[in-house]
Amino acid sequence: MFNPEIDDVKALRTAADRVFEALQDAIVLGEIAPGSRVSETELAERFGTSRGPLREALRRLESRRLVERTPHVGIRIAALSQAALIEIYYVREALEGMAARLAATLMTADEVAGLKALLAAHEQDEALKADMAYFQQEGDLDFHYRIIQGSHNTQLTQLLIGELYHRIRMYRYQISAYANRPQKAFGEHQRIAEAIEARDGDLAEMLMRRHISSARQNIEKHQKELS
Amino acid sequence: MFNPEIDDVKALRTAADRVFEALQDAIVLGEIAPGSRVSETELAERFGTSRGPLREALRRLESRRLVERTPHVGIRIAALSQAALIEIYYVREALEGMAARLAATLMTADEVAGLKALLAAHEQDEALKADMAYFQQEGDLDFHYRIIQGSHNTQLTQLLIGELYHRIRMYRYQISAYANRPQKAFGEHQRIAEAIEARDGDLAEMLMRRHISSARQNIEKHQKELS
DNA sequence: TATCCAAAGATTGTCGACAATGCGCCTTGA
DNA sequence: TCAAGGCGCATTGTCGACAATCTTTGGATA
Repeated sequence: MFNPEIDDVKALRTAADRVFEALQDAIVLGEIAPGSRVSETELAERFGTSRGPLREALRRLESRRLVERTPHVGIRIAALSQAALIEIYYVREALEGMAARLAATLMTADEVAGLKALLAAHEQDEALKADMAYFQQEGDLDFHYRIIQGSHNTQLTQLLIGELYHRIRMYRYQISAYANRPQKAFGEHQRIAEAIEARDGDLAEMLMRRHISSARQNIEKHQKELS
Repeated sequence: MFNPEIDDVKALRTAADRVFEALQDAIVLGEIAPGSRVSETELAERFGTSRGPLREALRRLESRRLVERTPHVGIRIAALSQAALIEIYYVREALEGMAARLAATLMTADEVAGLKALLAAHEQDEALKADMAYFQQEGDLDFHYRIIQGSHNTQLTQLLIGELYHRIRMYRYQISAYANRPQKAFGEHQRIAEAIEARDGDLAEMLMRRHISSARQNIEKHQKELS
């Protein structure tokens, strides 16, 4: 699987960048309890650096809404609000719908071929029902990444991959717990790919929006059941 | 250090926050030439602080794409790429379209009344054709702000107002120079407001997307003419 | 004359120390 | 006993100095 931001080795040059990546991962992967308050010295010691680089990392995480900071008081890891997750899905619906529309027009033939190959691989592996949830989640991400990058819109790509997806990943336990509908999602992926191959931007956008919208509704349904 | 002259402004608590706002304004308002390289010590002296707070501000501006940083080399103010402006308009079209859709459902009666009152004020002032461009630009922003906030979606609002609009503002000279079509835009605003008042989310989204799309096409047309 | 190497200069990266602020506890008085 | 105010502690905010890295300039050589 490919992640342009984390896989970027050159980003590990300075201590501030390293601690930024490491702390972001720690938050996103749940190694630090959401909503918990943490001190700068504690974090600095944990990541083997001083408070200077750490504070720079915190500022960046703050503008990504992964930590909340109140002056002279301290920082706390962003809380996982159910409402925020739903809100993010509306944003995703809008942005990825646009990405699909643009991808239908702008994707190169190679990129379209790669997209189809990815789906073919998924279809084959679908026989392995074991570990389906994990596979589905990774495959799902990969599929969406490709379409986003197929939009050839740098602003759009950076907003989605560089920002929103990090926030979403914090909820991965919640989502994977109750949002599994692999066969349905796979079928939707295929139809989206077909629309892109046919260079039908209107259809591609509509299908992508429905795809994300029904995922959101599925999450909302389960949120209601649990509350 | 104690500086009573600066301390009288209590709105922003820490020096890092102050320099963040000040530097962002300086960039957005064009006081610093886009694409130019600047040194940290130079900026620190300019804003009357040390390099510590300045660097934190730079990190935040970096994640907003207002400055570009290369490790061990320095920072440069984001360049004004024509392609980037067009890309941002596609993102706006998607996000503000969604905002209009949500606003049609979620805006309170008070908010709808405020929106109509704003347009009524615009219509009256429209008689003052003098200074039309500036008025239009400010009024346009106000209108869009209200709808975005009417979406009652925090993630969406912060993405648009807290991030994208700052990038757009860098281009204000370009935009105001050739994107003036006040009467047409005003009519589109009115139709969008009517759709929201009628609680027609589909229509509101479609009209908003057309509104932003035609603004983008207008810009593209002028960009082509100038090149 | 062009090219490559090296040293100097300048800029960024990092650190530890000190100052300022907020929070909690304890004392004190009614 | 409870509330209000003050004191001390912990944490964050800021700064200046030092180390690491890059760029540039000068000279030597092919």
